[in-house]
Amino acid sequence: MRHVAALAGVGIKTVSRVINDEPGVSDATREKVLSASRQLNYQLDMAAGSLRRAGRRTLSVGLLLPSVSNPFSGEINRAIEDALGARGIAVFAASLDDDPQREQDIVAAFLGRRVDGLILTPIARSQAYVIPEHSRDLPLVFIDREPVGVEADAVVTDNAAGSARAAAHLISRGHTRLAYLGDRTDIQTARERRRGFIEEIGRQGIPTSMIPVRENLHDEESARLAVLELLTAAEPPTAIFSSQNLITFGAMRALRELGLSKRVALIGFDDFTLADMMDPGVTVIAQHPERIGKLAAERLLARIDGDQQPPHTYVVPSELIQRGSGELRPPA
Amino acid sequence: MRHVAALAGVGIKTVSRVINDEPGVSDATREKVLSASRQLNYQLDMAAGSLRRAGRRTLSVGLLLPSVSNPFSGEINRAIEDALGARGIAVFAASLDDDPQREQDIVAAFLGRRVDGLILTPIARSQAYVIPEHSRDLPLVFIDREPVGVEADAVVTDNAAGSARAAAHLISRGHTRLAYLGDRTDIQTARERRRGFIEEIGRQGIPTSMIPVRENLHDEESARLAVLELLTAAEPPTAIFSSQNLITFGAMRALRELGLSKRVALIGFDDFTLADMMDPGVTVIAQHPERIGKLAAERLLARIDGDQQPPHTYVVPSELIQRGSGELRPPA
DNA sequence: CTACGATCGGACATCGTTGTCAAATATATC
DNA sequence: GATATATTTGACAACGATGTCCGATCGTAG
Repeated sequence: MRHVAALAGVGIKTVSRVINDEPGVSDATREKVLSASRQLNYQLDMAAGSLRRAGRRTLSVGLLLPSVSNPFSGEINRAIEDALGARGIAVFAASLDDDPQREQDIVAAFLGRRVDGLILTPIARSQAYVIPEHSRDLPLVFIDREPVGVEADAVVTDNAAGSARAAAHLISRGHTRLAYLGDRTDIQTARERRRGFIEEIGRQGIPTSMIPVRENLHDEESARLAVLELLTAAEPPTAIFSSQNLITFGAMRALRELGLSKRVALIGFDDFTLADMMDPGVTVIAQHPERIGKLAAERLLARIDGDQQPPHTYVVPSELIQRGSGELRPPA
Repeated sequence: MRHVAALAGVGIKTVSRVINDEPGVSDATREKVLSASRQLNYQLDMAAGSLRRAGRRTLSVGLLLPSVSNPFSGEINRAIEDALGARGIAVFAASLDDDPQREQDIVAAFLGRRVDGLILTPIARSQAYVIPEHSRDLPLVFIDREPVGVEADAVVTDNAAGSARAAAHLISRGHTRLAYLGDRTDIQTARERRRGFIEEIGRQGIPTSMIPVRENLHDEESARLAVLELLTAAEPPTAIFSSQNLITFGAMRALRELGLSKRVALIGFDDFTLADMMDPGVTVIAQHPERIGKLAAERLLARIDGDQQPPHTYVVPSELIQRGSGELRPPA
């Protein structure tokens, strides 16, 4: 900047004024400065600026996702980028990979870079470690799951209600022998999905003690094995609800191996590409990652802009998409 | 930092020494400082540090992808994050969305944040705009496509060779009436894929002038319509090569509509989830995004560490994965 | 007890920018 | 032409850290 000032023959503060579009600069001077700046290929150093600027805004935020390679996370990432990019805010994205320690490490790395806010998918048992920062007014929004140990905004899917809708849908097609396939029980959303599913079955007057619940499935293979076992036992279920994508895939494989794809009903939580190209198409409870991301970004911006409302959890409704597998009826 | 120094009763430089693990501090002093730092919940400000530090490293890099929500980009993103995260480097990820103007804008935003390097998927007609920075020693690695107008490292898939392999594979199964479905011709990789495919057909002694080439397909629907048209015309092709994921999906839909999924061979460029669950499974030329990302990150780190070799383009080989659709033979 | 090297600690300038404030210049008013 | 006022402009300190360099302290040998 001093070089630009020297070349233009003005003071550095004047350069600063031109670059930042502050008023009080004559057109002639402005032109001189801009020309010098172009000539030197000058680039403002935002970091140095935010050091001095009121509020110390760095125009960057940290985003912590299960994994940037996960399509669901990718959609969220994209929606957040779009909403924040419009304000000139850049996003540090990081993956936590089911590792609670990484969660804290990455948050520390973000804080060291003086981000203006954080959007986090919590996984550690407690997020109390951010209390000091949050009470120093660091904007904070959680997505997918609510935080534990700290009060902050959160944007989540209606996990229990969505799963209840799946149960009701299957029951309305005449099923009474339902099975539940769940993710690791230390994940809050997994517990919510089970609760919603089971409670709805109870509400509909079906004894829930008979419902097979297979949990702690975290990949395709374990889900496939669980379904093979369920379906080859006595009194096999006529309908299956799988609470997560990989589990749905495992279930689909097992059904295909047994030649039961068109006889055993299946509803998966989470939509996926080509679900409609399967045979039959796979009925799902679809989440809306783009809405979750957009809402989270909007809440974060509001907080950055000084919104002082008490923290609130925003629920984004899921949606039942019928494609065939969830509409199969039980054998007569 | 001054607060920590005050609380610990030492000078601020001593605090800096402790935080940065520099030698020349007694254990007693170190302990005092650490304790004060914990008490105040102190966090080093990296931006301020890099202002003064030799080399001005900010420990952050910019990553520009077609879209963070695209699974292929997601894999690359993840591999890069892993490789750079190990060195404490954070990643700004942004999507360019087929918009050449965005490419420049986002690069400018990255530069303003004084990133230590850039990994870019080029899309604009020329990347000459980064020449000033690059010649000032800004490390730069391109992925997926080679840059135009600037000499820098690049990491790409063997697009032509992979497509040639697809052609050879189909011909070895007895096909002579092949069709090519391509993306927008202003995309370098799309042109490469066409070239590889067509040239291999010529090498195998089949007249290439008869090969229907349908290009500038950029979404599922346009690809579906193109395939419907191809297959209902006189002398329809017996094998189709689609040069990109969405186009492959469109082709699959068209084949299914016409009931030809098991009669017309199909090979797609790019692997995708559940390809093996289709009926028949979809044979693909798979790219290796995780290898591309890892290699790009390694090259960037080498450049950051001062590697001065002349720029080089690294080619990551693709792989033919047989799943059935590409092994169908032409009707006798 | 002094001299000396090794160790430890702090004062100060500096990085690139912006906020403050006052000086310089231009313009308007009488 | 003199004064008042508005507009431009720049000098300087400060943001939070680190590099440089010098001074203080300590232990030990002579």
